[in-house]
Amino acid sequence: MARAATTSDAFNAVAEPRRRQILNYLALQERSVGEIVATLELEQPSVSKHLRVLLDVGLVNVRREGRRMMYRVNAEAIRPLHEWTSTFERYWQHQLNRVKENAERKSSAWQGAIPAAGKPNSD
Amino acid sequence: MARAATTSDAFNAVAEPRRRQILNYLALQERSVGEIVATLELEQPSVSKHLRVLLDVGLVNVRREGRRMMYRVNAEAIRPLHEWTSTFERYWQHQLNRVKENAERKSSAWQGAIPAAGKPNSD
DNA sequence: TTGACATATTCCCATATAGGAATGTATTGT
DNA sequence: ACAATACATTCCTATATGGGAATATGTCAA
Repeated sequence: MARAATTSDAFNAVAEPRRRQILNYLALQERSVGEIVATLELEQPSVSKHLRVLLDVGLVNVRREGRRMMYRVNAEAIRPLHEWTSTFERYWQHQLNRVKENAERKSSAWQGAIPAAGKPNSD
Repeated sequence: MARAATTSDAFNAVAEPRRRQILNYLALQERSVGEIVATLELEQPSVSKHLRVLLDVGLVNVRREGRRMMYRVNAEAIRPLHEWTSTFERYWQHQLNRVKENAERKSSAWQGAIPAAGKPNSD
């Protein structure tokens, strides 16, 4: 089997950097294809194809306005990603706490000496 | 150009459902390859290959213990995903607030009647 | 109707899978 | 040294890209 289709879910759709760029840009406000092309400096067919993928997985919605197609982000479709990553949040907080505690123990040992000697090679 | 390598970044690496399964399983605690294979019911070579991808992008770390390889999740590598999705959090909260406000307007209209009739089909 | 403008789609192709099967490598027990 | 255990890697193949180029579709203005 090959890799899953980019349109199979939001995880696959946002794996492509340009599609994330487009979503970031659309987060600010609704935009036409032409605006996306001009701002992100991508080829028009490329933008249309990326938008098609985003539309297929529900990450954006469209609306016609005259000859222009106005795209907007559907934030709700990003939630599953946010929630999946959130399940790991407590772990990196633990790690950060450990790092922080180490740093504090050490800095109190040095009494603030050694100004800008770079990181001491910690354990 | 083809699709970016699965090892190009965490976004591409976690696009594969089995790799997310593995990360979920490892989130609980450090595990050997054999445990992953047994619990997730995947082929051993498949698990090794997925772990290789996760290792390449830094989503897991390894340690040898006798003949077994103990893998653990590196939550820190998931943070970029969490942070990227977080930039959209306010938007879905806006949407949820709108939905919630609608629901509240309606429930006050009912005056708490209709005890357990399930969700009324809201607009 | 015709032309210009705005987008979408199709065709072509090099590339990177993910799974299955087979095989290679490292470590331990005897 | 040797067999068994635990993983990793390689080979093969069908499939799905993403970009470039060309073309099709849809809408408005005169």
